[in-house]
Amino acid sequence: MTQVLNAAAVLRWYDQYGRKDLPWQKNITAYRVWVSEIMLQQTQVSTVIPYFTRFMQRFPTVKQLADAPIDDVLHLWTGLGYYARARNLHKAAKQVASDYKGRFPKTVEQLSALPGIGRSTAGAIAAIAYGQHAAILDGNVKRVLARYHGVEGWPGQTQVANTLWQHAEAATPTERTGHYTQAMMDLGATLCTRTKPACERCPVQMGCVASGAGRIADFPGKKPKKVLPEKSVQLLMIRNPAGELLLEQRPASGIWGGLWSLPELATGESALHWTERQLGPVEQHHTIAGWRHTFSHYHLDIEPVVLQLASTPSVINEKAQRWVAPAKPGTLGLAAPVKKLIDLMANGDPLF
DNA sequence: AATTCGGGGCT
DNA sequence: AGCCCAGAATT
Repeated sequence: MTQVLNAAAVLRWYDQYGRKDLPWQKNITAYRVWVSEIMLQQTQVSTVIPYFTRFMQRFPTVKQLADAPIDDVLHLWTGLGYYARARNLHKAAKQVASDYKGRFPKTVEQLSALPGIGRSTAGAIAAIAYGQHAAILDGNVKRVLARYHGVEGWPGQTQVANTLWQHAEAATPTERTGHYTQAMMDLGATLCTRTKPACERCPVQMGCVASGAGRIADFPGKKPKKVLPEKSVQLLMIRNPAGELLLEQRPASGIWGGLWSLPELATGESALHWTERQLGPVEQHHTIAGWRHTFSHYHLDIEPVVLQLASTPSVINEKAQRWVAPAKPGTLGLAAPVKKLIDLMANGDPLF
């Protein structure tokens, strides 16, 4: 480590140009910092803001979050993705309520022990909420440090990440650590951007290896690209005579974990035969135009099928299934494509 | 050490 | 269409 990034210069830049009015930067508490950091994992600021605002209105304190049904939490998470974050958030809130009397733990070690809080998020909470000397390494800091120090390689590789962590810890000041932490994230988000960074406005351009070498675009190293597998599925929109739609709760682990979804059927199987076998006679059915939904690790071709039952089945598994009115599905967590289909149906879309 | 978790914004 | 984002948990 030949040179250490100048934290004082970063702080001066932050004082003059940094954002200080984001929702979670006001009325700073460990709870608010925590919720914001979880929502901001792999998610951009502009996407998070409305979710954070709604979440804080519904769950102003960690205790109210701990006491809420998980479906309420997932409902407010609908569309945000990575739903394990919401389940871990709820689980951690219960632990804080029971193990710490509703007061957030103070050490990085205790924070890291809570579900959903890793090394970087624990550092962010400790630094921003408590002013402790703790480092973070999120996507922004990775990009700034990889460029500044000319760290080759993709940060997803353990060895590259370890090098970046060393730089992060070496650069973190003991004074104003919270401001420094927010400053580095802001620097990466607004100035040291992935494409077309504004190096001429950067407070640490002088020492930046990538800038000096004219190799900004080479850092951080890119993730090796893989061809995403393609999968396909039928989503069954099964209506009873009352116009209600059958939803099923997905298992807690795996894709869309814990969310309510439409019954699924493998492509190629007969939706009509399957539904009549499970639920009774179908009056009419038709397929509607589907689309491709892409996850981080595969493509999913969605084929919606609408089926109208002649009568409401006498029994369903009420723990894992329920009938909902499309116009008011209630406080449930729904995957984005499922919410889209339900909304279309509720709005009387001509496809139905 | 690599894979699994979403969805949207930007180019 | 491709890339990646205020990462952590699991395998």
